[in-house]
Amino acid sequence: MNAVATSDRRTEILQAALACFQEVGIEATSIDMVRQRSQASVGSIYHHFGSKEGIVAALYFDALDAQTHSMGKALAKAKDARGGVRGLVLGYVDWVMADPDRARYLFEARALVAQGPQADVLQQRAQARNAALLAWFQPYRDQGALVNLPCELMPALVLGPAQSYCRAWLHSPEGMSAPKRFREALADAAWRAVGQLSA
Amino acid sequence: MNAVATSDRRTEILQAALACFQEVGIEATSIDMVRQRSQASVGSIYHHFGSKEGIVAALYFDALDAQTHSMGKALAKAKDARGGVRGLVLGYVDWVMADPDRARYLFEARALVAQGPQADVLQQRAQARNAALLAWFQPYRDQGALVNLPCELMPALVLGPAQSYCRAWLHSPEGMSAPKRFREALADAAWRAVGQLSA
Amino acid sequence: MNAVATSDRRTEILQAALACFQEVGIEATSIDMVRQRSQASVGSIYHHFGSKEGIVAALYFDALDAQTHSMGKALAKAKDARGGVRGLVLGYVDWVMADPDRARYLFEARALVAQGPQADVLQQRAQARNAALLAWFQPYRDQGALVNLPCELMPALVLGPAQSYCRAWLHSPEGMSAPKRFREALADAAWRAVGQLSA
Amino acid sequence: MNAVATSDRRTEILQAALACFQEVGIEATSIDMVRQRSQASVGSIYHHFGSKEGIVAALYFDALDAQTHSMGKALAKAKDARGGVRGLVLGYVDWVMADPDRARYLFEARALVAQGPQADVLQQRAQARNAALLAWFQPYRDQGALVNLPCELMPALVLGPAQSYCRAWLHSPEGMSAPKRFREALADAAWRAVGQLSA
DNA sequence: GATGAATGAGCATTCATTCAT
DNA sequence: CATGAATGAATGCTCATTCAT
Repeated sequence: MNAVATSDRRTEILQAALACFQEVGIEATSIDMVRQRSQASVGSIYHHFGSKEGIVAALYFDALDAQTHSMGKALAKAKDARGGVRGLVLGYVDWVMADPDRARYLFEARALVAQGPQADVLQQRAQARNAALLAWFQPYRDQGALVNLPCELMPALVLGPAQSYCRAWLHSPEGMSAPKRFREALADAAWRAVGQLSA
Repeated sequence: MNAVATSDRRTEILQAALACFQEVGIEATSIDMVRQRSQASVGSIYHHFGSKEGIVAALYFDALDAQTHSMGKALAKAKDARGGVRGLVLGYVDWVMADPDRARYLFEARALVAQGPQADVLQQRAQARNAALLAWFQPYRDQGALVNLPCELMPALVLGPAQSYCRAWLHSPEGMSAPKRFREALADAAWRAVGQLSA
Repeated sequence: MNAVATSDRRTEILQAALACFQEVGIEATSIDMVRQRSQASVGSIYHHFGSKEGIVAALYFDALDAQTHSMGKALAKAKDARGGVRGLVLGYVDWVMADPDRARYLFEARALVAQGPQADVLQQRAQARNAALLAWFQPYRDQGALVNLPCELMPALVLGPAQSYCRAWLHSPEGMSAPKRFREALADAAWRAVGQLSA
Repeated sequence: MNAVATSDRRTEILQAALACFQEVGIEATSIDMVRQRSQASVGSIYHHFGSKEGIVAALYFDALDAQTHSMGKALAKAKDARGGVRGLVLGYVDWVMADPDRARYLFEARALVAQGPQADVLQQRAQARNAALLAWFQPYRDQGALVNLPCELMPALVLGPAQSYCRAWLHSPEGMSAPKRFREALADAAWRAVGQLSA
């Protein structure tokens, strides 16, 4: 089928682009490098993505969706506030370990996508994700299961340490332990930071 | 004096470069843009910095020193583990608020400097800073004033949330409260995450 | 009918192409722009015209025929040399006013068609048209109703001023009066330039 | 001197560009062709002209100045209306014969310059030139030495035939006589078209 | 006749860097 | 120390055209 062939070509290009981005960085990757690696023609690349920025954005949203999915699944399993907080952290760390290339890419491409023509889409998704999180926790806030903190601070307190550690590890793994090793410690610390321990 | 004039020219170029970097990004800034803004000649820029990378690195280490200084001062005032943890967070947030342009630049330039010829210098400074921190806290760890956590995790637990929030605010301040407002909350949360509360 | 549908498609493409040519110029118009505007596929365009040059030429000869027809009709009505000279000018001006887009296109496309593979066809038609004109005037030349001028000069003397004014107006109508206003003046001047007034 | 060397390089580039434009046309000339022919580097070309459009415009205004100068000189010598009209035509034809390459270029580049960023400059010069012509003739109009015609029409009536013939000759000289041969005939016809013969 | 994915040569332009003055 | 003309490799992108379905 055409659909399959088309999809293959598109996917090949995206995979080649991701590989180049990891090897030399996004800005240092030229269309020609992607072309050589993907065995596609320049014209074909532009036919599918319109611009280099288009490739960057396509990869970015793919990765973002995967991350959101992983954390969402972990959150869905949780039965209480502590489970939710821990689930988010564990879901995040597990996704980083499962797909470190895309995780690294997410850090590297954010600035570019946020400046490009897809900035609006990005902002909408970020808000939607944030709103979903806050909605999930709202009942527990009302019960007093969480420290009384400004909503704005929650993402930073829960995920900040995990992101901070994972970012460092993704950029220079040598000499650092893999985040997997600290998944429980990070989850516990997140709960100490935002949970009402007496509860 | 000549010395003064020279220093002025160097400073003018650095200021012009920082302004360009903020406006269009580091990679998108060309030497020619810096030249126009600084009123210096291309040759003069190369005389002082040798390359574009040289400008990036000079600005980076300036900013890193300022940040280290701010946090170091706050740490020096602390009398116990709690004071140290809180001091680091407060020193960090206060520096971000005092010089948001350089704080933002520090986030943006790290990857470039870490790949460039100054990578070694950067790594040495990072290790030195880390070692100093751990040394400061060692006595308190021995006393049991801190949760028993891997050393590797400490920076992420203490500063991760503050960095996470500040980074987000620096990149899109509209719609977010300035970190200044949450300096105490971030400091408290950091202590909850790593401090032995019963102590 | 299929024939009708086909003919429509051809015409749609030509209309779309003319519109693009007027808006951005012939060279700056890409096949893709014509495709978008005509709602045809690339393949369909190539099926009908073979190449971009084919579209340019098809439009050109269409317009040239219309122009020739308009001037020929005016000439046919004329009863004497003065009527013929005036008829040519009036016929030309009237056609420009009736179809300014095609008139403008004729000026713009001439160079391209004259260089392309249809160059021969163009030259043959130009010669035929010229010969027809000269043949029409020959009896009056023999009678001495026209100033004794080289044949080569006739087209330039009769139509040069009208073309000159119309060309200027077609390219920047703002600030100029429409040629319609001067049709009589241009016709009279043409007769003064080539007619034997004493006759 | 630097001034001389600079001027030489600029001039070399312009000459190379004109030669390319004549050979393959303006749009078909690539910067690389100009580079090869001028022995300059791409960077040098852009240093001097900023863009391909910049080269086109620089050549255009050079040629326009030369043409204006030639016609202005002929006009200055004239003692009466007839001398003025004839002088313009003769000055025009003589300039075309003296520098046919630039004359041809003027026809070919007009549309491009009129669309580009120099459109304003072009319009101002055209208006200035036109105003100067009309001012020169005003006294003679007042004396009744000219047919009472709208000012707008004068340029087309006086120069239209000469331009029309020259344009045709410049684009396909084979099979046509050089305009030089008809300079008197064109000048006489122009006077018949606009002069008050009884005067 | 119609479709649109694929092709790849070619283009204008940018930009870090050098070096003679 | 300062200047700015010169360099040329590299880049993102366009576009007429082909062809399998």
